[in-house]
This record gives sequence, C-alpha cells and structure tokens, in this order.
Amino acid sequence: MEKILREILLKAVSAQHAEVSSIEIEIPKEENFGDLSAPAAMTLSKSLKKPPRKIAEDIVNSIENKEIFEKIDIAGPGFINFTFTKTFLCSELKELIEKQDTLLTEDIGKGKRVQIEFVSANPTGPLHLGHGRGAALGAALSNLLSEAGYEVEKEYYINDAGRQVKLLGMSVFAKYKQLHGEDYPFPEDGYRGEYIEELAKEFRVQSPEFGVKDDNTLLKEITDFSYKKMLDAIKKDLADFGVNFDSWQSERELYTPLKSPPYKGGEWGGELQKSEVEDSIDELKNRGYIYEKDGATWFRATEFGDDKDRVIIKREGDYTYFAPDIAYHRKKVEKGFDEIIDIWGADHHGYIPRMQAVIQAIGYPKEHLRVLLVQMVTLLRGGKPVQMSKRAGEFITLREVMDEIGADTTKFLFLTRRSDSHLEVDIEVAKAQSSENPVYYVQYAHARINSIFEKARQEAIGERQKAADFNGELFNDEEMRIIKKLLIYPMMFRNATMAHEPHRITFYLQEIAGMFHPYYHKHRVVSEDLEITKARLALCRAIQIVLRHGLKILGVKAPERM
RNA sequence: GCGCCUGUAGCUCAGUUGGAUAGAGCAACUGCCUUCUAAGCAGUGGGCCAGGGGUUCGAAUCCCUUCAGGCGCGCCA
Repeated sequence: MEKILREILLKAVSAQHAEVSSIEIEIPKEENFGDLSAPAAMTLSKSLKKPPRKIAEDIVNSIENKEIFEKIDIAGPGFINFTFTKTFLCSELKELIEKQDTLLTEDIGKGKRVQIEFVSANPTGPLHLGHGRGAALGAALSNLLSEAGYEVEKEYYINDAGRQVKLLGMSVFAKYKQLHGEDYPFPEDGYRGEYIEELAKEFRVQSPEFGVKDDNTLLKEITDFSYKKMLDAIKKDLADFGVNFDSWQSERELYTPLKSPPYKGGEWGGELQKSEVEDSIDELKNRGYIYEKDGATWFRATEFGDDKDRVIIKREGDYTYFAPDIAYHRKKVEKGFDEIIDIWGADHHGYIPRMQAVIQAIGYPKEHLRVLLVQMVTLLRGGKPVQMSKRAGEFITLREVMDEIGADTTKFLFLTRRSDSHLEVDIEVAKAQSSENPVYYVQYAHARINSIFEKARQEAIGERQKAADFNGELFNDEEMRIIKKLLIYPMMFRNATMAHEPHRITFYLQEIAGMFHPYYHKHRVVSEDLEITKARLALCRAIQIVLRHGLKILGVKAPERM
C-alpha cells in the first residue's frame, strides 16, 4: 500500500516541477490523521518558495487516480494525510494472502553480495552470552538481507594463530603435566575454566604414552588438539542455537605461503612464496602507506582519519595482531563483495577507524566496511545480577542459558533491543510461560491462529473455502485496524533492512500479537455466520503469514501448537 | 587528557532516520476460564525526553556546552 502511494505521489510532485528523488511517507501517530501521511509539501516549501499548505493543495490537485482514497486531507503545517477506502485495503489484503512473502518483502539488494562476519570467538573456551547475542544478530541480519534480495555469505573468522591459542595450549599442557603428577607451573594468564582439565584428560585418553615426546612437540600437539576441540564445541553450540555459517576462515591460513601471489600488482612472483599477510603488506607498501620507524614497520592510518599510525611489524620482527586483520580484510574485499559487515563486541569500537583506513588504503570507500557493535548482556536471576568473573574462569555460557530457557527464547530476547544498547536478560522472566515473556506472547498468537484453523477444518469450513475468498465489507473497525497494521509490514521491513536493524521486526511482531490477542478474545472467528467466518479466517491467515515471516527472519520457530 | 557510545515513565526499553498532543512491556491495584488454547483478556495511574544554549516552518532526534555513566586510547590479543 505504501508502494502504490509512493508512485502516485512521485507523479503528483513532479507535476509541481520539483526535483525529488524519493518521497517520504510515514505512519501518522493518530488514527484520525489518516492511514499514511506525507510531509513532502513542507520539505519542498523552501525550494518552491511557496507556503507548504499551498504546495500541498497543488499536489493533491494533481493526483490522478483518487479512487483508492476515502479522503485526502491537508492538515497541520502542511501534512498530506491519506485515508484509503475499505475496498482498496481489502484488495491489498487479498493480495497479501495470495502472494504472501513476495508482497511482504522488497528487492532492495538487487543481487548485491554482502558478507557478514560474526561471532568469531577465539577457540579458547566456550561461547558466552555476548557471543550469543552477536550470533543472533548476525543470523537475523543475514536472513533479513537475503529476504531483501541480497546475496549473503556468513563467515566465522577463526583466531587459531595468536597468543590466545598458545595460552590455551600452555594451560592444557600444564594441566596435563599435573595429571601425571608433575609439579608443573600453570601459566600466569592461563585459562582457568574447568574445561581445561577436561581437555587435558581427553588428550591423555587419546595419547596415553607419557614422557616419550619432548615438551615442544607435546605442547604443539596439545595446542592443536585443544583449539580444535574447542572449535568443535563452538560449532556444536552454534548449531544447537540454530546459527550456521557458510565459510570458516582460518587465521593460520593467512600466514601460510601461497604458490602464487594473490596480489596482481605485486613485484614478486616466480620462485618466491609469500603468505597473504606478507602480500597484503606488500600491497600497502606499493601504494605508499607503509614506512619504517624506530625499527618497526608502520601503517599510515592517519592518512585516512585514524588517530595515529599503527605498527604492523614490531621491532623484534613479530607481527602485531593488526597484520593478519589487514590480510583478512583485504581478502574479504578481493572476494568481490559489494559490502562487508563485521559484527564486533562494543569494546572493540576503537578499531573501526584503523580497519576502515585499511579499506581506504586499498582503494575502497570506508563505507565498504560496515561495523555493527554488540553491547554486553547482563544476566539476571529474579532481578539480581548473576555474578561472573572471567579471571576465575567462571562465566555464563551460551550453552547454559540455552539449556535453561531454550534457543528460541534466547534468540528472541537478544533481538528485543538495538544491538548497541545494553541488554538485561532475566532468566526467571524468560522461563515464565506468561505474558511477561514476549517470546511466548508472539508464538502463542501463531499457535492460536493455527488452532482456529483446526476448528474451521472440523467444521468443514476450511476445505470449502479458498483463503482469499471473502467479503471485505464485513470487517469491523477493529479488523480494519489490524489489516492496516499488516499492510505496513513491507514498510517496516524496508526500514529494518536499510538500517540493518532486525530488532524492528521483533517490536513489530509484538505489536501485531498485541492486536491479535485482544481481538481473539472479543470476537469468535468460527461462528454460525459463514460469510463472517470466511472473512475472519482470511484475516487470521494474513496475520499468520506475517508472523511466520517475521519469526523466520529472527530465526525463531512459529509453533503450530503450544 | 583525547575519542566513541549512552542518558526517554518506578524498572527494562522503543521512538518510522527532522514531523502533528511522547509510546510499549514489566512492576502496582481490580476483575474475567462451560466457548477457536487463561502461554490469554479488560480497566486504572505514571514524563522538565539529564541541564542549558543554538540551527528552522518543526528537535527526544542535528550543532555547541555542562553534568552523569560505560568503553576505548600499546611495538597486548
């Protein structure tokens, strides 16, 4: 319905000789302001040098097909308020039922390729709640974008090369030694969770011989064994959470020498073999953004608005963590995506400028990389915060919460807030099977509608009726209000897509459920009156279609019964 | 000290990207199960949008400033 209005308005506005690329359409706050509203006259007032109300009149006068409108008002400082006819709204409802998802979505992406990298937790321990929130967001966003016509790749970056993995290995190594009765010192900043001992025990089962290999070989074996085990555990957590990836990029791989140079502009080639890390530094060097100072190698990040230049190779010759990140992001760019999205913990926000500097240094606008930040999750139990201390190795894992309140509930709750705002999750509330719990509230609406259909089938109405075969004139005001809300879904979908904000869907679903439940309570759908029954069944069908679509994007099940 | 984020009802948070008289859920008090599911519904209260200034037809939203909180500012990862 918005789309049609947009076209009509665009025509009418261009008849005023005004230059407009897009027309703003909004939902008025008050019902008696109409169904949709356009502030165009006010925006145009300056360039047309005419008072807004006059412009509004002119626009209204040049609208050609007025038959779909009940009325068009000019109100306030110059709003044009549109009220649609019941007939038109009902034909839109019919179309929604017939075309379903194609009417709900819009091809915004037009096949553009987007990569979303998310979670990417170090394989040094189980996923915690923050990772879970990132996972829920990443998955929902990728569903949203693919529904909007983007081609999406979901990637997980495995930090399997850095200090953290070494530390994991050393921790398990020490535990392993201790298991064999050696008084071996535990590393200072080692990982202290219970899983460290588990890993040591598992390793002992796998390779029972002790004291045969030298410590270095053993440490290397234990390290590889441990991080792979942890990665498996992470993969299982994610799978059980209902989040899957298309691609797993290993950091180690970026360090391994390649047969031929991936960077076409490079000087080297032939016998010489370089890794992607080396090669990406070469590229930056050739482009003139690398220099030596104090014995270290620097990236000229200030060239692109970062606070300071960044060291890539330390004086001792080691790479900083930033070096593989450069290689990694260059690799993303070279894969040819039209947009790259990274989802990071909010504590990493300081790295955005330097990463975007890299993007610009290799010749792309900084908007090519979009970073979404995910804030902390605070876990409450009956209103009291659940204490966690990472130092002692105690933290709430995604697994624990998922086991207690279920994956669907967890995901939904993670998506009830803007991602960059703090989130509080109360376990007790999440477990409650009542209106306190927004997840069930929405799912219940879906299940309830389903049982109405069940009833209709028993009464043999379902079989005799095509879903879109109903008389819309029979709808009462309350039903019309719901229908308008349903027809706004595409607008909400569009806005959520543009803003990359899946939580808007969560809010919308709560609103539509909040309209259905009271309606259900007041009016019987399946009744003696066959014509009214048919109309109401159609309305229920439409609500269900919308609920199902929204829940699908959130990655939450739409249960048939509860 | 510098930078980023946040500040909206008692609590948790939305606010259609600058629109009309500021919204929801929870918590609190009161009712409703012979009916298509009570995991539900009906009713009642609650605001200096942190403070101040500015930009304009119009500001919770943009700019400046003050205050409060969080995070980040390494040749750590």
